[in-house]
Amino acid sequence: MTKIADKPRSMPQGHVRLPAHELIYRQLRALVLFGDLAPGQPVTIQGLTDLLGAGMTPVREAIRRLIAEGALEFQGNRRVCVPHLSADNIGELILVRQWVEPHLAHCATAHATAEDLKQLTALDDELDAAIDRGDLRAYLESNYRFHKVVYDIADAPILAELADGLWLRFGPSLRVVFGRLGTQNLPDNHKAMLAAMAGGDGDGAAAAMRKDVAQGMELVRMALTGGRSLR
Amino acid sequence: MTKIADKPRSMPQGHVRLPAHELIYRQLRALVLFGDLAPGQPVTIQGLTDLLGAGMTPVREAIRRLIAEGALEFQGNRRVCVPHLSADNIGELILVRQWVEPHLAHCATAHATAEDLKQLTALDDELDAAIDRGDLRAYLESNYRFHKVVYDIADAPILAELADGLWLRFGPSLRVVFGRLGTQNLPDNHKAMLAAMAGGDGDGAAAAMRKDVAQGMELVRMALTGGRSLR
DNA sequence: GCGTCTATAATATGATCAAATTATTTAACG
DNA sequence: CGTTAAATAATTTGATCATATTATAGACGC
Repeated sequence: MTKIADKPRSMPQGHVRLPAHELIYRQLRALVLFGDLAPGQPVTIQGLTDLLGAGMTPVREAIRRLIAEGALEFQGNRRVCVPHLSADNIGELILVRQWVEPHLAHCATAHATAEDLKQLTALDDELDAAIDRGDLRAYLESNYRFHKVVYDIADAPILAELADGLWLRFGPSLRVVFGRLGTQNLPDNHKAMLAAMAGGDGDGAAAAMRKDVAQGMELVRMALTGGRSLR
Repeated sequence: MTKIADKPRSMPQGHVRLPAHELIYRQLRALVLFGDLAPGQPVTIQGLTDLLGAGMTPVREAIRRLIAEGALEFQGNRRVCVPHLSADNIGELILVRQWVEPHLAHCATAHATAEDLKQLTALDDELDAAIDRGDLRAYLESNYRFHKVVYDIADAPILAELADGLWLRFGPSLRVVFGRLGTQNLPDNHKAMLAAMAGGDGDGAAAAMRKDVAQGMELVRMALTGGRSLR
């Protein structure tokens, strides 16, 4: 296992000093979100202290946080791992996302400024570029960031946190499933959504969002039920 | 500040030894959920180590977990407190609860055994008794446990965790708001719900649940918008 | 196979360091 | 001379680490 970072003895004066547990949390979160840790993979404290060059305390806190968010699973004994998704789990996630994401898209449409739309368009361009390059990792990141910005615009912090948290649950599977499909067949209803938002059509944006979510999640569901078991 | 527990030097042999951070988490969670910590009240690590007779590490982990669940708020600097609810927050909570709780009630109706209904009836009796006694704390606990059991029966772990997590956000305000009303005017649509569940009427149970949630949350909303500020 | 032993990893403590708030002093101004 | 404001000191509290303890998994012998 390779080291990602050395322990910084003296901080090289980044503008704001973020506490170590926060940094570790963000790194570990990204590892889960973009599928660098596969479902079922065990997560150990000491493994992460070596990998990220951090002390035990910050690593412990980051792991606890991610367990609370459902990104990691505490296995009764004292082992922690990235959870597998069951078919039932996927069904629940589809249900929640199909309710909450259109709602947020609707709110976002009401609040979006020209500046916001520009930012979303730029992110969607990045996403297209990633698809053309066949760069799965970049696709996953751009796609996530697009949705994240929509949440922020919607100005509904509790719903946004809820929607954001769900990504941690299906992120690991997304990587596995989409990896088998190639980047050409991935869902992208963002342009229809942007058009609706630009026209102030909240219902249209919500419908586009629902379609986007439904397509993506359905691919995961099919892979987990139809295909051979991932376990 | 009075001590709740002494540090147990040797465990008095409870059957299963739960780790300290888990015990601390549950105690602190209950303190938030039932309003023993008021909105705005600061939560310090060292205060809790004294109050609960625990070391710093377990307390830190418990606090992190509760922050991740939205029960506590990290205030930029490094202070932690019980969050205040804004009118917008309440609006979001009403929206989510009115969607998810009826859904869970519907699922629960499909899965409920005679045993389950017996347990729910017993909990509802406790709730009635608490109302008669004018015992607010017991009402809050019985009410929560009733809903919690419905979640468990529904057999939808992700939705259940979601619904359960929301309680932490409005729990502190519930205590404040209901404390002003007296126990006679509190919502209780559990009997209609139980009747529907017993008859296998999922839609009826969902409707009763929606009504129960709407009544309770509306009281909180009115108190927070209409009444003088709680701050 | 079953029980015991050992190695490994998690849990928990207290000490140490750093940051932030509060209290106190000092200085400036009306 | 009193009041206010700035600067500084003191205290509280959070962050991190090194280390000791404890529990679990896997290996070994029976």
